[in-house]
Amino acid sequence: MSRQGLSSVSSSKLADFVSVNPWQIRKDFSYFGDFGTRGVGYDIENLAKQIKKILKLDTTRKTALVGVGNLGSAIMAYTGFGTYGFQITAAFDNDPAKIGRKMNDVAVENISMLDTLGKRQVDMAIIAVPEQAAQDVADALVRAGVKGILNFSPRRIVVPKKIKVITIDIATDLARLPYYIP
Amino acid sequence: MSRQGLSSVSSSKLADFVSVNPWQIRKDFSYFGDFGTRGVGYDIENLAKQIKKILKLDTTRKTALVGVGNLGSAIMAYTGFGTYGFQITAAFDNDPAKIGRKMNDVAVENISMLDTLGKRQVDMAIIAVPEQAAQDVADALVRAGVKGILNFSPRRIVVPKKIKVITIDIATDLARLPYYIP
DNA sequence: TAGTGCTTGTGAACACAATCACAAAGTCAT
DNA sequence: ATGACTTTGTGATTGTGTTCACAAGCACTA
Repeated sequence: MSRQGLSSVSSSKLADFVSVNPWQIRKDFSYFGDFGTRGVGYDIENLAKQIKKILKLDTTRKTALVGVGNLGSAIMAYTGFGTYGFQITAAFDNDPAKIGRKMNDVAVENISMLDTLGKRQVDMAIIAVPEQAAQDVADALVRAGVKGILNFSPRRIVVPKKIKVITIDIATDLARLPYYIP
Repeated sequence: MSRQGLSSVSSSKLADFVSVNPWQIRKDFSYFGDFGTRGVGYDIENLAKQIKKILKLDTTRKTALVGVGNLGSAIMAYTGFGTYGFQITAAFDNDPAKIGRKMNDVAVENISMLDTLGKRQVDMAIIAVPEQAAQDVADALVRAGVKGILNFSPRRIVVPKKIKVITIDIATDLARLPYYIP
């Protein structure tokens, strides 16, 4: 909306957009403060800023990618991270053929260099390695001081409670579809 | 658990496994029937069967993959679909260089062949094409009679209400992490 | 067969979230 | 300045899901 040059938006417009009721939008916002102006609506620029602040998306964060296979390459090529202030500043693989290659201005490093992430202020990582390697990579990431992991392998990875892991398993997501199909 | 040779499991074991309370497990199951045996637990084989039935995962379903780039190739190579009875029986791309190539015993077809999916009893599809093409592909899939779509592009795709779409946007998922990081 | 130890299934109680209805506060035209 | 019109913010209400506590039921032993 901001890009479209709009400056303010009502709760009912937002509600339509995400398919909920207007009062749900207002109630939810009100738990965090008074973002809107009566009679006018919500200032789009400010609303986005406030929400980013609440979700802690108001600072840029350096992210590492582990595994530069098909999936990793797709992630590397993905352009949507900037919106949330993410920068992929490091990429790792264990395949000598890939190490040294540059993707999107990031040189692929040997996976043994994972330890250096802590010093490089990288606190998030994306795991895109084969299932068997996922746990080892996760362990290394934790040792390196990474605080959040996005795990694309279908393996349940075990980490200390302090570390947040979000797992995306394509099959599990796909498995949600049949329920809605007659 | 079944593969490990176990035959029955208690609600508290299941609860630990998914990090909830035992009574939550029992209550939830009880809404769908009496699956367990008092003093014993739940028969693993039967429980799995019942849950698959509830979630309509008890029949094999043919699925099409559209877009055989990096992401599509990663999906094609993924082995976890069998668990839920999914079979990727068709793959499409618009790149002549890829058409005809075989991946996992599936020949990549020209994207213009999407219309034929209806006759081939394919009722689910995975969209792994660049953002700009996502809506067009979705439209074609709907015309072909596909009932459920797993959308990997960050574009909100618009389809008739009857069609179920699940969108996986890597950036959105990654954006959930910072909230948990101090 | 009676007793002991588990584990399920569920009504009742409780906590939480969604919905409603409306006062408060702004805009705009006259 | 006033009145008509919008739109937010929120107490009150309603609805829904979670938690509890315990009776019911099964396995196993003696």
